[in-house]
Amino acid sequence: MSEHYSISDLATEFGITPRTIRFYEDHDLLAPERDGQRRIYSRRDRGRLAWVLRAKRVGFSLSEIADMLDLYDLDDDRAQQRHVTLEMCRKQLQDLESQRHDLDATIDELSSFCDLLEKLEAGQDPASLKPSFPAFFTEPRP
Amino acid sequence: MSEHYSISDLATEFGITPRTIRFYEDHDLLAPERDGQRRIYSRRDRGRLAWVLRAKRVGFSLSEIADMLDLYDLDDDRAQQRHVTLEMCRKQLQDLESQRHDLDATIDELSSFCDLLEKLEAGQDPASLKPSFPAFFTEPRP
DNA sequence: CTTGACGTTTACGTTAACGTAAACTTAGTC
DNA sequence: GACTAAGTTTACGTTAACGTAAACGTCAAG
Repeated sequence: MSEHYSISDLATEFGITPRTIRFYEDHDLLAPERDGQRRIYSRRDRGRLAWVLRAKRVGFSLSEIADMLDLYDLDDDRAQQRHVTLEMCRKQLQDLESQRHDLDATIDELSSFCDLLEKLEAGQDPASLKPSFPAFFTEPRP
Repeated sequence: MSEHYSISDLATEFGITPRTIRFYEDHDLLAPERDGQRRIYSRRDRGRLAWVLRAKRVGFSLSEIADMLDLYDLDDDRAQQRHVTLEMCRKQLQDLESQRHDLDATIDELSSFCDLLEKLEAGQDPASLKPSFPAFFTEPRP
């Protein structure tokens, strides 16, 4: 009943390359069994990989993921593991929301710059525009 | 009337390091005059630098910025330059909005994962939860 | 037998935007 | 003349997450 997977089984299933999976193993995110040289992945390994990929999707770095996985291996009733993971998720959530703020501000700035360019395109007088903005455009070349 | 600036003048004014300014020069974003070895920046150089930094703020890479600046140097009446720049800005704006979509999706996924962890924290039965989600948490260790 | 598919390890390459250190010159001041 | 501050060039280091290539092992099919 305990299914096994080859490295390319998992690679194709998750849409990644074998190189990536070995890279994760090098960084202690996975530790599959061996049949001689060949890596044999259990269902638990598969679950770990799925966890790693989802954590990556939500913006965690591999070292942060490693921390959470280490914690999982240490904590026998997994209460502390869940707790720490939850804290990390909350902090990450704050980071992401801060990123969204920055991104929105960037979009706003770029939008108004587009507006300005469109006005110039429409043949406005550059002198009538805010002086700070198109300084480079109005500055003469030597 | 044509003011001049030293490299540290501009560095302090814009809150960057001299190294950064030299780096930009290495990549043909700036081309200041020289007094022997020393770099002398004109007001046009200062305008270019301001332009570079603003373009960076709105998410352009240095090579994209270089393209726009090259265009500026080529286009004598600057009509084409503005036009191409406007196109690049619109495309960049699309990229940023697509990034925001991804970011929002990530935030959603992470939020619901937080919810799940909170339920576990509150002492729910793991078996009652969606099986796909906490697969790794419920999977036993060998 | 040999070809091909799959696996392995080792190790250097990639990208962006600089940081950092070494070793030197130039200008101004005490 | 010595010291200090600021400047210069050259060149290697940094970070993340792999890609890519070399050189080799293994096993089943034709």
